[in-house]
Amino acid sequence: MRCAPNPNGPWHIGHARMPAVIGTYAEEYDGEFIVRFDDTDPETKRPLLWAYDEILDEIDYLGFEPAEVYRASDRLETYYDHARRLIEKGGAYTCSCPAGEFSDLKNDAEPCPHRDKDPETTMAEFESMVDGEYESGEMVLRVKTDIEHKNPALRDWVAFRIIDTPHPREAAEDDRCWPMLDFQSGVDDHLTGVTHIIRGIDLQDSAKRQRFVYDYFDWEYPEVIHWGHVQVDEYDVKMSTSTIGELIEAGDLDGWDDPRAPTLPSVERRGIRGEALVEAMVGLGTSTSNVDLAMSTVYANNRELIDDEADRYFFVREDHADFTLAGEPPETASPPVHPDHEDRGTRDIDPGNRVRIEEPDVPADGERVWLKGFGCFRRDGETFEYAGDDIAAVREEGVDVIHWVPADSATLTRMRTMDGDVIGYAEPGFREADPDEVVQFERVGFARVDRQEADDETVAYFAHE
RNA sequence: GCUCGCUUGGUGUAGCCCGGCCAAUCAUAUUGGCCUUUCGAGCCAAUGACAGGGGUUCAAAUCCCCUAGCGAGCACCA
Repeated sequence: MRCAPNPNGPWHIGHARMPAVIGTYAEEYDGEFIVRFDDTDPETKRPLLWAYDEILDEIDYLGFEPAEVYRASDRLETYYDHARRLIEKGGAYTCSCPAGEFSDLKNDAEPCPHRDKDPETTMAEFESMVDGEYESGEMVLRVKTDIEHKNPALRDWVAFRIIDTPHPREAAEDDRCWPMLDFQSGVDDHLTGVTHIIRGIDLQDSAKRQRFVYDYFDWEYPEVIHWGHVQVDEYDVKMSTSTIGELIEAGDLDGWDDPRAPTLPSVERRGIRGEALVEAMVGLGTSTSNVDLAMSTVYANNRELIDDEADRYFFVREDHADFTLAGEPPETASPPVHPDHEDRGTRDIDPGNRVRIEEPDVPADGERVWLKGFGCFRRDGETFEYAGDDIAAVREEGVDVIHWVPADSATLTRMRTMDGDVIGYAEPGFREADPDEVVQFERVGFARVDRQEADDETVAYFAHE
């Protein structure tokens, strides 16, 4: 099976579906995962040089290793050869009709005057196309199908056209005669041994078109299924490479991996495992109707993958209140690193003499609250009076357990989320957390440590609750 | 307009090809309970769907027809 991306930008979440499904199926049925860059339009779908490797990185992030990687722009000679063979069989003709005129004829099921050209003339004109002797739009090579076919989309479609804009890849920058997707992809699928094709409903007619070529060559067409579009909920930004690119250009997004962008680099940066995405994508199946991917499904998958290893930390978000400690609380608090793994020990926090908690957690005056891993406190105005360490207060008397940080030694932390940045304070030990580590801020959610800034700020990317 | 296709709970999915075992599977979600020094994890329970209408049949989510809604193609884009 193959994944045939156009390398015109990094991938959005929807792009993960193809590698996820064919990768999973290839593993399951001992098949092969091929990547083929269908980069045959240097103009309107202009490839970006850096996107080739970017896409391969994203496939790697998803957990797959392609058996082969092809670039259509390396294979022009192959396409030309097949075009020549097709011409010899009388299956194609060069046509110099202006596009609009041909379209009118086609819609009336009328052949154009070039259709009955002899193969020799076509061959000569095609060689001129390859040699760059025509300008863009002057000449195309059409596959001779059935000009009266009831579906106008299938009538004598274009196989090769001239594009004056040089291809961005150096290896192909001198080429001007480019195959259309249906020709290139059809030839490649057969030549590279693809047995099963999955593609979008927008390419519903491709198989029907390509079958004409397959019939000329007496090839057997692969199994093909079409699936609908995927939409992803929870994002404000439209899942489209060009839209995201424009927002980045306009400065509304920081880059392709901005947490607000529905892209693969973004979810990766948030600490979401490729595997979580793959499972969710495979779960969508391959139906022809459009589907909505609920991010909650991805999050549920991810939570299962990371919960066990994510160390716990306290993180107090921006609306906060400070309380001076009174009474005689313990000198250090020792909440566990992970509640389900005692062997990982505790993190020892020196509370100092003031603690900071989130505004919604502030108890009414005179009421108690349990600072997790520390002890029970009764609020008296602006102070917290130590009220012992008898857990019965929580278990039997309904005192709330909340997270907190020492007000004086907490470390400034910026948490980047899908809804914008959240500034807050993490417990001091978070300053030592290693970039790329996935942690859980207790009662807040999971996040990936992104970097430790020199100005004492730690940056984390929020994953999900 | 012409051509092709789709429609199972909030979301996704199984079942549809080969009608009965489907008062419809599983996951996610939501809600409630238990447990827990997290609103995480775990456990339990509840909620909730065959687009509508005809027909065939002893029997239809499954077959046929119609209607509605949605989508795609009709490019010298992929």
